[in-house]
Amino acid sequence: MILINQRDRRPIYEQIAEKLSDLMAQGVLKQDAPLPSVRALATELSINPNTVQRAYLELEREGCIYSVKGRGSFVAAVQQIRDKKREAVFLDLAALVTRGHAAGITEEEFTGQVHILFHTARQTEYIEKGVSHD
Amino acid sequence: MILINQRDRRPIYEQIAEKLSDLMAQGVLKQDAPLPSVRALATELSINPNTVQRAYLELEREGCIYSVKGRGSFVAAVQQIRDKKREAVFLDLAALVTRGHAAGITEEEFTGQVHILFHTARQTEYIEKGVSHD
Amino acid sequence: MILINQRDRRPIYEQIAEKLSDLMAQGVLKQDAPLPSVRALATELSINPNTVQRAYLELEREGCIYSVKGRGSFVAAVQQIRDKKREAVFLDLAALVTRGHAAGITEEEFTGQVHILFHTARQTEYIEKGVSHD
Amino acid sequence: MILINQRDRRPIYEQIAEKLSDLMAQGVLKQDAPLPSVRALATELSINPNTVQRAYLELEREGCIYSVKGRGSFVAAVQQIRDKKREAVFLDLAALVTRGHAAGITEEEFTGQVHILFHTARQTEYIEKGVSHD
DNA sequence: GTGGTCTAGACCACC
DNA sequence: GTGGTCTAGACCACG
Repeated sequence: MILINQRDRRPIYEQIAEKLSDLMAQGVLKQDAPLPSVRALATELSINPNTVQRAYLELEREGCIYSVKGRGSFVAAVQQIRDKKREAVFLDLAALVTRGHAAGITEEEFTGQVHILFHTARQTEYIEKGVSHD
Repeated sequence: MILINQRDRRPIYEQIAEKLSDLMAQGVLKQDAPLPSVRALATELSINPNTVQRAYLELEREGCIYSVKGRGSFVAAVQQIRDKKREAVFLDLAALVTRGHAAGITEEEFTGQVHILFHTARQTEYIEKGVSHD
Repeated sequence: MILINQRDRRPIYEQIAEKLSDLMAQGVLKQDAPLPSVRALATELSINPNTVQRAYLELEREGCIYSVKGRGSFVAAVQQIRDKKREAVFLDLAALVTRGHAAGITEEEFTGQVHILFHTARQTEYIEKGVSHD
Repeated sequence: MILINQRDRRPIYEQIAEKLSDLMAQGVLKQDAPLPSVRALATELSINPNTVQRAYLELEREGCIYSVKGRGSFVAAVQQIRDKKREAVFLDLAALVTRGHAAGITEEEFTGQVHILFHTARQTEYIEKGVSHD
């Protein structure tokens, strides 16, 4: 379900947190569904439980999950997570447009590339859904 | 000319390197123009010369500048810098579209936002140019 | 494992980086094998950790190793390192032949010397392997 | 006659010294021929006279030229210069073969490349001689 | 424990 | 004056 990329410059806990919140935003993890226990996920990924713990802490801080002592962690309101992600994307987009504009990229070039990329994203999604039918 | 944001997660030397390469890509720093000396920029920004040195090292490695012992550092081929920046922007855009698509953002929403942001960028540029006429 | 030559004109960090990448190209350090920690190597060589750090930075930039915060540094794709080194050798060879030709060295003299040197290199390698059998 | 490459990492005085000794080894500057005066060469190359002075000092130290107070500098025994250059080339070749051997280059590959490069060098020389007939 | 960043201050080669 | 290297020692984030 989750793949850790040791070569990725981002810390492992961040990779886990992002991947999990992605799954929530995409609806794979439904609202109020239980997340795997810290120890279970740590074992599965062969990493230190502290690292998983920190990922969960991060997610809780962001309001993506809520933890109940002795019972575990659960997915918070999915729509809220989605909104957060959307907001983050638009924030990063603003920075990217600024950089692109400074580098002389025109709006037409930019939107053209966006069109291609969205097309690719839809294709990929289609293929993955097809595979998931197995 | 350069502002360091201590709250920025990125290291100072990276902020400096990016800001300088931006100025080159925008043509503010012309080809073969001398950059401020390591010590001068360090004094101006109230930081350690080693940090500026590292920023220059980074830029030299990327081929944005060339440094000559005893003479100073100079802007390399501007067009090449521009191309590098464009490429980097499109690379980051690909990741961003993937994230946006996963978060349920449609192509229309995305390009709509791009349009607004480009408009803002052009406005900002216009104002800055106006100011520089003083 | 690594010997620093203080009389060498090249900086220490460069000597370390080259020696390490040599070990990788020769297969002594296998892919994904951990390198000695920055502090450990610094202590072993009786130099400042910053200098080792810079050597590792150099290697990472060249794509020879990848470093993970809190875990250590590891050998990247060995074949790629080998290819880089081959390419660099052939590049330097081109400059050397130009110089030799200008100095009146004939192709026969040149290849004759190359033959002797390769013979020596093979001998040295043989001896080293013999020693490592102890 | 001499072109300074500001982007070259080597100091300017070294570039000048090498270029001049090249011209001597190739016989363009004959034995006991006068070199341009320090001031003249400095003016011609638009550089600091100190730099030219240092280049001449270097050449004198290597025994490539001899200076007579009040009269100028003159080319020393050409054959000796040639020998020095040959020696230097063979020394560098030894290091290069070691590096190449470590990178897995075979003697056949190496000499094959040498053959190609010598062929190219002869071609280039031929063309230049043709041009110099003007 | 690890690597990454930064400061402070020194020395060198070059121009 | 310039850039380049090195040391010493500190702090941070990560596992």
